[in-house]
Amino acid sequence: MENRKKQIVDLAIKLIQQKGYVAFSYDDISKQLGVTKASIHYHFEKKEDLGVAVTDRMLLRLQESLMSIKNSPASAEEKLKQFIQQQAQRFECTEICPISSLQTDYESLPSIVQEKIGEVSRLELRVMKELVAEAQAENILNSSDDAHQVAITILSSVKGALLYRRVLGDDVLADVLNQLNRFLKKP
Amino acid sequence: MENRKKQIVDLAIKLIQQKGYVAFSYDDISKQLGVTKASIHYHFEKKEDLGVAVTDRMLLRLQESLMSIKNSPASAEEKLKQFIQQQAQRFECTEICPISSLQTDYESLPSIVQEKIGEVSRLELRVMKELVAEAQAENILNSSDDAHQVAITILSSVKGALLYRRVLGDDVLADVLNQLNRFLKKP
DNA sequence: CTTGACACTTACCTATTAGTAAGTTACTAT
DNA sequence: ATAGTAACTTACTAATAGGTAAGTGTCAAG
Repeated sequence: MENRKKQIVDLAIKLIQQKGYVAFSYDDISKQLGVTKASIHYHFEKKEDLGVAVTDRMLLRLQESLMSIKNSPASAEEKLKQFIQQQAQRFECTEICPISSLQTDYESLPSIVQEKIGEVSRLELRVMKELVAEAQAENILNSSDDAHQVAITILSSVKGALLYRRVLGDDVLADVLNQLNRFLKKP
Repeated sequence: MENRKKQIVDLAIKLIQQKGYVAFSYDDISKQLGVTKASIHYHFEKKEDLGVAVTDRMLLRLQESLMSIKNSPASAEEKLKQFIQQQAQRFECTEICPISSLQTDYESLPSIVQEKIGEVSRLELRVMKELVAEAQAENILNSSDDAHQVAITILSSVKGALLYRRVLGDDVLADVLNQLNRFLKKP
């Protein structure tokens, strides 16, 4: 059952979004799946192995949404909006971005997972940068801005907004997305 | 020795910035201070108590920097810059904002600490909002923007930048601060 | 000189954590 | 029928976590 492995990884990602890498345990996973802890260890011998599987899955997800957006016939503006929404709006109010969660726990991560989350972050930034550059080419965004700087600012503000939302409530994300739009629209 | 209590709280904040609330332990603190674990428990019986002391200290720090900025003779623009730099630039590259760290660990926090970190976040936002409003009044920032939305966007992007900096390196923060400046300057 | 408080240490307890070894069940290919 | 493999369970270990009780040294006030 290759399905079980996917089940475990998906649940691990959800738990990481809720509690972080350090705080989630094999016990959490086994109880929610209705099996024993040892059975999780059968699929992922060490927590580190599960960590690598988690980051690999995050890489895959990113590549998938990159593909689906590249093949989309929408305008550059729509693509950008779509990607941001895809990253942010699929999470519940108590959840944050799994990338942010692993960045926060960075110092406690096994070094292999540290490297992997670096990869994920760089890919995410590269995708965002491409979308920004495309929007600039279509004259939707100001071309005098540096695409790299705009990209990392968009990512930072959305991820930060998810953190504040957890504590200050649901409007935070809407407010930040709204203001970001205003910033980007200005000539 | 009331000094020892302050020592413990300050170290706890540093550890929270590095590893988060869940991952830091009484053992970490006692070893770094060269005393036993039980001695830390003497000053703060439960981890929850230390957590409350930590958030209280964060509130105090915020209020202090609020005072020092309010009494500053600088322009609204300078004040805003000063406050942002004060929040971000005093941290080392491996550290993130302690508020962000506690927001990330929110679900694992004792409920009293949850409430406290809500207080801290709201105060932080209020301060930022005041600074933005002041800058708008002095026509440094666009008055057609909503002060609240601008404030939460600034905070979110700076906090998010600190997360990415940890993984992507030192430029990230500079890039985001730079781009934020460009966004805010536009007419 | 003694009392009492403060700031500890020693020595423990319990719960939880990641992780392992050995056995069990069920399905599958020969 | 049997051998083998995949997916488990039972039962354990060692380390670490938060937390506690009882005792120790030091110092200052009476």
